[in-house]
Amino acid sequence: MKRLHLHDTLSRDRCEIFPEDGEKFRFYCCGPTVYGPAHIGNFRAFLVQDLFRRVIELSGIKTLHVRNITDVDDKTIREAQKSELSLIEFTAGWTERFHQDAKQLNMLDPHLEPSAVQHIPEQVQLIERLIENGNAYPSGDGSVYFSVKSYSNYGKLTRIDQRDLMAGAGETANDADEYEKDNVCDFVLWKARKPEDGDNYWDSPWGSGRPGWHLECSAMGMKYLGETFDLHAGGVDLCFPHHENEIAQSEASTGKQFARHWFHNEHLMVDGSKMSKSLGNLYTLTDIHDRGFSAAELRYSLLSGSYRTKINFSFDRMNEARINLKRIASLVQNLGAGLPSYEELCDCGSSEDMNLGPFESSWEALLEDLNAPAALGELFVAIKPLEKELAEGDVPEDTKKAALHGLAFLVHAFGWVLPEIESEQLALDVPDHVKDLAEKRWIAKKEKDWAESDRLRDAVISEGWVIKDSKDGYELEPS
RNA sequence: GGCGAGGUAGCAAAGUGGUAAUGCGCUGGUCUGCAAAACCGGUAUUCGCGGGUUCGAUUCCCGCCCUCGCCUCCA
Repeated sequence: MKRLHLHDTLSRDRCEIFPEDGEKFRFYCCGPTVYGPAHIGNFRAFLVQDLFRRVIELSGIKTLHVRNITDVDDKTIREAQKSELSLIEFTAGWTERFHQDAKQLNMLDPHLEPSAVQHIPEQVQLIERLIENGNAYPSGDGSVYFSVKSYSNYGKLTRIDQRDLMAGAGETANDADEYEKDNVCDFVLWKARKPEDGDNYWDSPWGSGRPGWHLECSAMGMKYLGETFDLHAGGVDLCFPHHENEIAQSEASTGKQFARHWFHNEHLMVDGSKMSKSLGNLYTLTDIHDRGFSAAELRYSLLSGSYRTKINFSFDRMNEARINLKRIASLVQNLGAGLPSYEELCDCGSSEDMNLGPFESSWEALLEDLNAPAALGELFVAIKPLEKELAEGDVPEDTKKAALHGLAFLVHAFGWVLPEIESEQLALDVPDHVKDLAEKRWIAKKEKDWAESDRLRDAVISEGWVIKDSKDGYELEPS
């Protein structure tokens, strides 16, 4: 059984992916900050992680997937207070929305979804440990900082030298609320309570306050996955400082390696630049629906580029996704029987004789650093002769079944939700006046009244329907 | 300034030291009264620019130009 190889941000090398404990592949993904609807760039990250998990599981490896909910930070507190809801109520609402979106996008649920506010004690303990080890210090105002100079490996993920860091930080490091730091690149572990935090504070040995942002992932990752686990994922922007700081906190406290591998996805661009509220190029799933596209089409589109390359979101790209999904769906339909389920495939993925037939090379492309464009290329190469045979008729059932089995691995790896290719059922939804026009047109055609026939066909088209003729009848489809 | 990604057909996008996958689009054909659908075929003598190494480079090396990201919250 071939295994997935993945580019590891830490080693900058392609690594074989397998569970260190031989049983479950344990990985942590930085989850959403729940202060509003996630945008499609956020979803690119979660979809790439979903693809990653599916490929591992389809190759027969069990996983333990943890993805956190960030429900306490500057933004959640600020927005909760604006909304006049408690922080808990406010973040619960957006967490729910996130779950709905994730479901529409056919994302597998993580096995555990811990939230920061539910893990204050764990975070406090971690700080205590860091202070004991001499890696953290309380400041005069009741905050606690991590001392970067106390940890000699600082910067190993992004290869940032402390000197460069300080030089680069020179212009921006004098924020009024950061004056308590010993060193400009030290970062906060515990933030002392401020008036603007309202009721959102917790007790600690250093006084009231709340945990710093980087801390939650360290505390929860180690709690649920162990002090060392297999992989940690997130968007490229998180490499620095978030992941760098996580590594520092975690490894300084345990003396052990934190995550064995780091997996980062590139950003989604819109109109050639990063999505942001200020540029007004930010789309949510609702916006996508409003433009007439489905979550399934978005999923196809966002996963059609390689995860380490920036991709530019466009509605042309969405159209392409729609067309390709239809093509795959109609192939599946023409192959007769339904697709085997994801669970069935995960079971057979562990067996040595996992055979994908013509789809083998497509699958292998995925195993090489999740090379989605190559996998799609190979997929269409495999599909074409099948389409031809099916168009010509007479394909043996065995061939169909084998093709369906192989294709299913790709469909489930990408998590595609295929559109229904309906004929009879759909006909029921055709408005009566359209049916009427189509029927009259069919009669005119039979009588070889081409002018009238064409006129009626145009009328049907202008109603938003397409007529597909066959030898002894016709079908209507929405255009 | 530091670190990093990338420049391949109209668009999107793989890839390799030996002469360019694939998808969309466009285009020709089969079918059709004509279309649509479906299927068949065509669509980069060339891979940002200039040098170098080599029998041979898009792929390796050097220089240059351009785009984008991170270095502050960020998927």
